[in-house]
Amino acid sequence: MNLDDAAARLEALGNPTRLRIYRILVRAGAEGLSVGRLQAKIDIAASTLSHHLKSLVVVGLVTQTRGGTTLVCHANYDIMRDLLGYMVEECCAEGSCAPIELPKVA
Amino acid sequence: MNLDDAAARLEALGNPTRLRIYRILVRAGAEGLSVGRLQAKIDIAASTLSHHLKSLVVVGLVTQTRGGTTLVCHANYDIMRDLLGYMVEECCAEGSCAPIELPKVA
DNA sequence: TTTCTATTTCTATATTTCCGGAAATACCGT
DNA sequence: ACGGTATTTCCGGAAATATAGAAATAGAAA
Repeated sequence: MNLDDAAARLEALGNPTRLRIYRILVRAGAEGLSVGRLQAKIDIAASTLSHHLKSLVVVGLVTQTRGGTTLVCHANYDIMRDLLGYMVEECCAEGSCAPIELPKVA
Repeated sequence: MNLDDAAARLEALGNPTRLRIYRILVRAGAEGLSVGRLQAKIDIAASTLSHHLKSLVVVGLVTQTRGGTTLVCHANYDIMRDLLGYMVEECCAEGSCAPIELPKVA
């Protein structure tokens, strides 16, 4: 991941509403969550939610799959892992920033 | 760290210029880098750099210490570690997002 | 105090973001 | 095709951000 992509992804997560959305999607697990259910959880206008979701989709942090009439959103773990990897490698002094008790990738 | 603080810090890093600044400061190590030397490295107007630095200082990612007439900037590893910790704990599914080969805190 | 350098604040402008109502579109069941 | 639900696009206003020149401030040194 290059610096500009990393910055774009950090910017996408750097809004409380969007960070909340992403966090909810992570907790929703592999089956994801429809836009409608998401909206019910966070109580913002549908159009606003759509805008935020688009921001997350554009940078690859969220993917959407259509299931009939509903769009299901999923957190993209690969992108998040790469983003965290970038930050650790490029923006940390040797070991000084490693999160404590970090689970290893199996 | 709560969600709003995390979002504010991600937003601060979510700008290519600021991410570059932070990256340079990390690489500068413990002795840090003066605003002047920083400016020489990235070639933007002094006032613009000052604004970006302020954004990073406000959220705690950068600290400044005065050494005579020059202000020396330091990356704050503690805040970065906490931020990465937040992301791993709150925004990752168990293990799915752990960066590969992450160094442990001694 | 005067002067020099370093950095910030002031001021201004252009651009972008955030928000949500209204309208449009997409898809499904009948 | 029609009706209903889900979601997005369009639009615009308010607020925030990015950028930088000019002026102001802080500190050191003479």
